[in-house]
Amino acid sequence: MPLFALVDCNNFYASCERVFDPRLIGKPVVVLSNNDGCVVARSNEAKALGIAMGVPFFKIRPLIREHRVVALSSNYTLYADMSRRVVEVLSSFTPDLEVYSIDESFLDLAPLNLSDPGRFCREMRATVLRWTGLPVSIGLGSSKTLSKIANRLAKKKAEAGGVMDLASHPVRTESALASTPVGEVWGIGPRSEAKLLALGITDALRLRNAPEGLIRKVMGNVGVRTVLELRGMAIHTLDTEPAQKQTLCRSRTFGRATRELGDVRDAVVAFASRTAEKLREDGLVAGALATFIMTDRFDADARQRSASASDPFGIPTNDTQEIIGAATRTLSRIWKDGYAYRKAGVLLLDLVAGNDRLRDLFESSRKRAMRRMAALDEINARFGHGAITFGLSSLKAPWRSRTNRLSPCYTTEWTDLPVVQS
DNA sequence: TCTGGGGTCCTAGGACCC
DNA sequence: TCTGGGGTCCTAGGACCC
Repeated sequence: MPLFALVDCNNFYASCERVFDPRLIGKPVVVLSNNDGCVVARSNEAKALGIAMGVPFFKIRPLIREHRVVALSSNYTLYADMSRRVVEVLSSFTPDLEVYSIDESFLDLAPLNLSDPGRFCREMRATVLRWTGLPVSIGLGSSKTLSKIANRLAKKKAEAGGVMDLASHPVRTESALASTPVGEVWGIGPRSEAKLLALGITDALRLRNAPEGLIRKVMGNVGVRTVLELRGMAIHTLDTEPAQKQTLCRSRTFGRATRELGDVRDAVVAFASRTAEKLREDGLVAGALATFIMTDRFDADARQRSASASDPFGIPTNDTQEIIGAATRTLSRIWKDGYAYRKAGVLLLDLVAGNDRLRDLFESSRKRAMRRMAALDEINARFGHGAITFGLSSLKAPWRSRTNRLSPCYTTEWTDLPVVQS
């Protein structure tokens, strides 16, 4: 029987910022999404002010000023590197580890045969804090869903000291489930929550005890799996090998809307080019590409339109030129004048490992293209991202995101390295 | 003035086949 | 008055996750 530990970094993005700028410690901090649009992370002090997850930044500006909340643009380069460090520390404790998201990992501790899993977790927690500067919380349970609930309580209850063990503690588990609102259960989103509330199933304990047939009727098999997990059955297993990606997407909401095909084409070319780079980085080739454009769904006065089209590649590819070609081709098929477009994106589909792809008559010209792409990637790696690009991407283009509050890339750029003053 | 981005899995329904 | 049943594959959309 597996023993899941869910290790989750507390307020991850805000904590990363604090590691390199200790002046932020003790202060309310929020981290913002693309375009500095909404709040995607909050320090405890910011949560205490009632700032909700996902709230549009402009709506809380008065609050920000009044309480001197520090607002930062998100610095994904920094967060990704810090995430890698946390995983490295955790891997030194056990190889049975699944990286679930940028700030969460599931571990299976059962193979370690620990006499005191709680103590082991407290030690892991202290080590991550010492070696990375990041505070984490750890929940223990016999299923992933239960370890999620344990983790939530580890964060909420100060006396837990960052670790909550629900495995083989039936009484503690009952009261934990009773105090967990049903909408907080992993896998229960807003839609299912509404249906369950209508049935009087308000908390995780009631969900656990609900008849399977009823749950199947309102939520299908997905819901039944959640119920079984709450009962302690490990339906979801540990997935140590990250599954191969099936799609790869680059999209952005523009800094402001545009009616010009030229603007949107520039953006789509840039997205296509970035998807191609990412594809090569991951050692993949794509079998098809889709491009989508849409107007501003929040602008009630604007005429709305959203369109997409896809094209297969004859032979799966990761060649930037080919991918840009397909993206501009599909864009011209879906383009219609007279709309103010606010968002666009490029999706690569049917991904397969690069060396699995079919060979064809044009293999040698393909090899030249591959060498060209390898050179391109190397130059960009050496001289900075964007040193060589396809097409002209003006820095002032309207589709560029606004990120006015970006912190330095402390750990990945020599020029941003923190300096210790003596 | 201002509302994110990148994914996965599941299901229902249509097209098609014998 | 009457119009099968069962299977597969594909796609779009729903729901959810962080």
